[in-house]
Amino acid sequence: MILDKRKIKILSAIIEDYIATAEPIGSRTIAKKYHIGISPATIRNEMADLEELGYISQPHTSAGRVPSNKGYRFYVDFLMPKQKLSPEEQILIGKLFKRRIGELEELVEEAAGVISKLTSYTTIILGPQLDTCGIKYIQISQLEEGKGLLIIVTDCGTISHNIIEIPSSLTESDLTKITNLLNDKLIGKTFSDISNEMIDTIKSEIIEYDEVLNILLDVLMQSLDDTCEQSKIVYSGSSKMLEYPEFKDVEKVKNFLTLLEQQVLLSKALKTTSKPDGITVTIGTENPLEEFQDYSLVTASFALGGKNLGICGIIGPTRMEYSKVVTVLKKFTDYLNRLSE
Amino acid sequence: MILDKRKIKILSAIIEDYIATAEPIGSRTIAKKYHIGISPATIRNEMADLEELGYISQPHTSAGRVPSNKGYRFYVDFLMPKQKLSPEEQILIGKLFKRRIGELEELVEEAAGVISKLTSYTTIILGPQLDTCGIKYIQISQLEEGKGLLIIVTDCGTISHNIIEIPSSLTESDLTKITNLLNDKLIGKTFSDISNEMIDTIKSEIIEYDEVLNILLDVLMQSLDDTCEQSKIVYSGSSKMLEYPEFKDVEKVKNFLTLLEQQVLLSKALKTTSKPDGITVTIGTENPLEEFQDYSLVTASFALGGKNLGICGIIGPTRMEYSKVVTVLKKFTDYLNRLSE
DNA sequence: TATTAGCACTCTTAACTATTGAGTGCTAAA
DNA sequence: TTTAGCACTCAATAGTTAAGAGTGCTAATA
Repeated sequence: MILDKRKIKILSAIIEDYIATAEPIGSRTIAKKYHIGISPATIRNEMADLEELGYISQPHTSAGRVPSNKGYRFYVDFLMPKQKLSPEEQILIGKLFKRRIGELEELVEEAAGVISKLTSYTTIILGPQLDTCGIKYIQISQLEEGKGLLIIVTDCGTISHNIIEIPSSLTESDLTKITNLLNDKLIGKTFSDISNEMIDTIKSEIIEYDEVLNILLDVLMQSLDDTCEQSKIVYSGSSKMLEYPEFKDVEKVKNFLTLLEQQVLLSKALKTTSKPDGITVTIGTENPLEEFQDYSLVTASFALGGKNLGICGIIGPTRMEYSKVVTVLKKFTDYLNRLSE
Repeated sequence: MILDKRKIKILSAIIEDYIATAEPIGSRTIAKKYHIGISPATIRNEMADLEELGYISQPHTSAGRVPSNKGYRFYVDFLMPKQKLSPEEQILIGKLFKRRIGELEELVEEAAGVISKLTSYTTIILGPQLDTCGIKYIQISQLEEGKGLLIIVTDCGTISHNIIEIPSSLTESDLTKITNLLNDKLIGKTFSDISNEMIDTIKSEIIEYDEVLNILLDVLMQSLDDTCEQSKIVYSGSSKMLEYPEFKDVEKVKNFLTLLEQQVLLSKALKTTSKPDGITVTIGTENPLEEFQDYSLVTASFALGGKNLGICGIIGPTRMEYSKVVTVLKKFTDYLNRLSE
């Protein structure tokens, strides 16, 4: 059954009012506040229909109506009005990009702050999946006897440093040679490209060097593996959630904060709900991960020059200002995309 | 007036019971639970004295007594029993140090997790103040046209990387020369040692190079300044606080979380309350920073080979398990110190 | 036939009251 | 100096009531 115009108007009113006030909304209020030109009694009839169809529900008999997840979904898909950001808000986002293009990490951290500020929800940003990043620059330098520094810069803008053990018999020039060789062989490759065979090839090419190089290469491989696994999660505005009346209960707050502390889970949630480009909205029980079914999650994958740089997620109550959140995220990714032109 | 033995016994009982239960404790309970061999009536008299002296107070007329900040202070200074860590706990701390000595940052992050787990309070670790760190290694490499990578390794174990702009007229060998020159001049110096004059000296020594070098050096200086300011704050277990009954009120939780989000404030708190070596306990209003006066803060400065590596702080309600916290922190710094031998 | 006014009914919330019980301080006796 | 006894205070709990918001149904109306 398709909703007729009047039902849509009523549903829309219920959802927007509930998003704004967090209070169940009754027929009288709708009639008064949203001048649809029909009486509360008629609205009641329509609401009964909407409830039967699963778009809204009643917390208890004598309360007003509250949107269901299905209702929010309909709203997000069809009803949600486009919003405009205020000039100040635009500037705030713009500022993120108006500085020397440095490291991705800095941008991500600042971005999380700004987005959380603009939306008033908690923002989680998952850094790039390193295994899909190409290696742009690789270097080993000697720090001190037996200790070296391995630097890897990727085309995703990440820089990683690892301290590695270096057999002390190696000379500076050995290291330079290895560095050059690694650059030759590995630049342009992604982390996941780097297989054991590839390392074996490198090993065979430096057969002239002695056994210690093997050791070094093994250490390197290990280090690459380690690096690959750390895809950083940054979050900002964890206390934002407490502003909302649905979190007046400490138990709920605890659940939420505990959730935020589980990086693996967050990362999984962002990965499973996002899609490679564009913005997704996952409402309550739509989320396959049980832990998130009390929340809504809006994600945006952001990319630069086709490279996936990470995922930005905004988490809030299902009664979320979807319109606002989507607008902010869209603006943000737009800026990023424009950057790559 | 000095407290006599009996008063001390009673005060001790009140504090320990309150730390354990968070409930005001009455004369009857003390008599029953802590067998001091005197009747509740006598205890009441003593408690009236203790209250007059400011060591305890009553939430309301018909409630038991609760320790005051002065009471906690007395406890921490004179009464607190030494605790022993269980073998499991010892192992957990030990593990932190039983791996290849890598970067400080990793250690710090893991340490925060472990300490917060052992104490059940929120742990905040402030990384080393970079301006007091000596530069151990410095390097500029070309990443791509116009873009270079500045790496600085300090003797505190921190590694920082900054992307800097490099005048495109510079060749690889120019960079090598500069890197060598910088290493010559700057290694062993601390960040705060590096003055403008020093840079000028360097500049004069490379007068043979052209103007672009000046630009590069200026960029470098800027970058050094930037690096110097970021002393990282890591915290772990922010939801731990919610376990305590004093935080059953959402408003309190909000205050606490907001506090944790203010890095500058945290950093200030740790710096002002800690002392260069050893452990400090700052109870409630003893803290000069108003924002912290509802909490207690236990800090430990940790150092390696005389170098200050940072400050570890544990924040919790004034009703804190001081004994446990101090023991854990002591063990932790002990391990670090042993490491430097 | 669709809409609306009217009304009885439901259920939450807030306010008020009474009761309970923990704990105290004081007094007088041991 | 210590203790038993007792009146008193005050928070917390439970029970009761009243108010109010909102509904669904029925019957009247356009």
